Amino acid sequence: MNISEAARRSGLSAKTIRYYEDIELIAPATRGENGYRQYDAKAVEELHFLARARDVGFDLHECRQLLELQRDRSRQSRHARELVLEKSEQLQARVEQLVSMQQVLQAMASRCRGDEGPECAILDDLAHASKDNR
Amino acid sequence: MNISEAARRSGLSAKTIRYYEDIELIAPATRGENGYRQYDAKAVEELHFLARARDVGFDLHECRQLLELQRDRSRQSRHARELVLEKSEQLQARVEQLVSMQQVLQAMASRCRGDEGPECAILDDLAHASKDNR
DNA sequence: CTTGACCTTACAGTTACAGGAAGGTTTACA
DNA sequence: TGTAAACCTTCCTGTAACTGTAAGGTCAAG
Repeated sequence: MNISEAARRSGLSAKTIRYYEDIELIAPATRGENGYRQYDAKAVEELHFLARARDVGFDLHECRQLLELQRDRSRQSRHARELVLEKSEQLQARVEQLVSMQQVLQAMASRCRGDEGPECAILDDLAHASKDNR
Repeated sequence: MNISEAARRSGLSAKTIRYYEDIELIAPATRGENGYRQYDAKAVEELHFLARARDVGFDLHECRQLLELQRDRSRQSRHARELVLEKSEQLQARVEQLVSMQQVLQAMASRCRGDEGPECAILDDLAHASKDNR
């Protein structure tokens, strides 16, 4: 199948597939007589694997590691588990950071009248607030 | 004061301050005889304003709008409020997305033995899972 | 035989900076 | 007085993970 069909089935864009080939995340696709890339079910599976891994938050470096594990017959599942748990912790940390930012925003908004006048607690906060005004 | 002192007081790096000047987010600093940038308390206030706005999640485009409001004597506080509430919603959406990703990771990890063997529910999940396995 | 939908490569642009090179200035100290 | 550290300057490159666009080749339908 051609690249757009592989894209459709894997959940990646054709652009992204070419990019992954470029950076040698995946092996170069075989080519038809016309020079078009050709994909079989196995190739699509790998692309789908990557799409899923990206979806749950792994960056391309980590995807590379996951793919290596996926290909390695003598792998140890604890390696994959470690990657997953580490990523989970990273997401957790990021969530906490975002929530804290959001709370600051909510606090700002609650103090601001939000009317037609120029007086604005938000802008005052941003201008003068010390590091911790929760 | 020189740039590194302005950096220290504002919470931005010297690199970042020069960058903000480059992209015309802030006015070019006045220069001393030696060509060094000079900052006064007012300039530092603006830098600090930017540092705070970035801290709570605004991108540079939004910072530009906030700065315009900050400078505008005939501003309407509802404009700032709208920016803040919109950003808050964006953060909220992002948090929900990250939490959902994290839940998938946790589910994967819970199914994986994580031992020395090659059998791995995580890699199987990534390889074969359909779009919704929560 | 042409039109539209594919495909190709290659290069620029995105965000918000950080790092580093090459060189000028200032300050402290021996 | 010399010099070394610690500033400062501009300019260029690199980052992550693509997306957009240009210029052009290919294929299938009508």
